[in-house]
Amino acid sequence: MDYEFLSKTMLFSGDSPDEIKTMLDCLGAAKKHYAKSEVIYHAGETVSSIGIVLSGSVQIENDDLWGNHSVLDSIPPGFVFAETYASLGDEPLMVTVTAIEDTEVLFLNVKRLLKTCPNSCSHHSKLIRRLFMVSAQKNLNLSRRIFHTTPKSIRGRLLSYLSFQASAQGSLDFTIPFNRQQLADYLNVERSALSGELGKMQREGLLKTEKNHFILYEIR
Amino acid sequence: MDYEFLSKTMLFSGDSPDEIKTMLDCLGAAKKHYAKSEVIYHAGETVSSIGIVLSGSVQIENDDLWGNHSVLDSIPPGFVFAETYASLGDEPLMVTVTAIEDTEVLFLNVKRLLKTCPNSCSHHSKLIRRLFMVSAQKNLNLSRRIFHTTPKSIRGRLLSYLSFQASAQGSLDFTIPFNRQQLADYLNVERSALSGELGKMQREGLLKTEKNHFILYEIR
DNA sequence: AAAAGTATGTTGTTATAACAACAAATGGAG
DNA sequence: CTCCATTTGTTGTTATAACAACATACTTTT
Repeated sequence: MDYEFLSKTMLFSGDSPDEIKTMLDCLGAAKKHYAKSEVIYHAGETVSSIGIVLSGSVQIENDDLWGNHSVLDSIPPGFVFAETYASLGDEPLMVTVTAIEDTEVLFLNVKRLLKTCPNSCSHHSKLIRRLFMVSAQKNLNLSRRIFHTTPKSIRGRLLSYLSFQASAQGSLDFTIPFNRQQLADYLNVERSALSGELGKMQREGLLKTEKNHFILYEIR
Repeated sequence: MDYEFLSKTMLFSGDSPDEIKTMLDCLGAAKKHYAKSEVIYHAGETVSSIGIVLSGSVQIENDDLWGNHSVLDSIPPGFVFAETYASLGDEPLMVTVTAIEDTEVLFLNVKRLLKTCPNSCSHHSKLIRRLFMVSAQKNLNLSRRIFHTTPKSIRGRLLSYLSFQASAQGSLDFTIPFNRQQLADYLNVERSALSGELGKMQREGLLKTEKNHFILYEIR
């Protein structure tokens, strides 16, 4: 088992192989392999295990009634998915989880962590605390996305997102973790319209951008 | 102190006055009163305490660069706010928290709950577990909102939201917790445009609505 | 019961983004 | 280096939602 790797993840950060082994046993850990494009969790089902991506990566997707396909999130190695649904237990998934390449996932049955377990091993509360921090962080990310998609115009969304990035990275000169298509998806607008607006803003001298690198000139 | 009331909240559900007293002491609980329209937390500041609304109620708001005012959430008595920011600790608030009427808030310093406290009282892990459930539930609510605002058309958003409500309430005949303005805000569209679309959908025989009561006739 | 306030629906106009289709640039792979 | 695939930018057209302004309920107050 990859104790080395796990000790560097959010959930087992800094723990010894022995500790991790104990916790994994306690959580009924099971490793599973998925081929590219294979579905890990289907929308509509209920789940009781969280997943940790060991290798490869995984996408959280939604296909709506009209066949539109949209990507809500992408989970790299070391990160956790489905923790909300697994913890609440009875909520059907609104999304589908798919391996976007050959992927190994470690499943942890989180149920017994959340029941008031009388003989709760000393690691229980540590794990819950970390799981909570993961949840809080995801919360913040969701709030931010709502925030940046609240303005009605593309320009408004761009300014909201870009000025946040500038502030978060402490400089008006920064790079973003998205290409144009991904940024458009994140801001919930059309890619070509986004390109157009960025071009216009450059002509107006508000900013300069090339690929995922931005320089802001004016913020009000 | 309102042990009676607190024992009915998510965070202290079913706990005895004695237990609650212990926990409140441990969390440095402090009650504070706010007048109508008074600001509780300002956007930009960092906070270390979560709030529980004891009476009255509180709104999570955002005022953007252009003076648009929008309400992101409304917290009734017994419910918790700012748990994400207080737990992460160093994140500046993106929102402002305001009392919308005369309101009493109980603040709990959540920091010591999250540090690996050596002599952690037996209640610690219970509290964290509940706080985690609160967080998971908020997560789900945020995800749902993103979900319902992802379709580009007003009709798409309405169908997404309404069919979810129908499914959640187990009937095509249901009521929603919003008036028109609030629904428009939630779906991030104009109120009058929303009204218009609802009218059109009724004429097309897709649904019937009066105030916050809906009957769906067709779902595909 | 009148008055004032709030919520909802209606219409026409205007702004804006989606869409489609293509051109140009970029980046790997052989 | 050339070829193919991907990404990005451009343009014109069309659909759609925002906006403004008003009419019609429906509530609440006095």
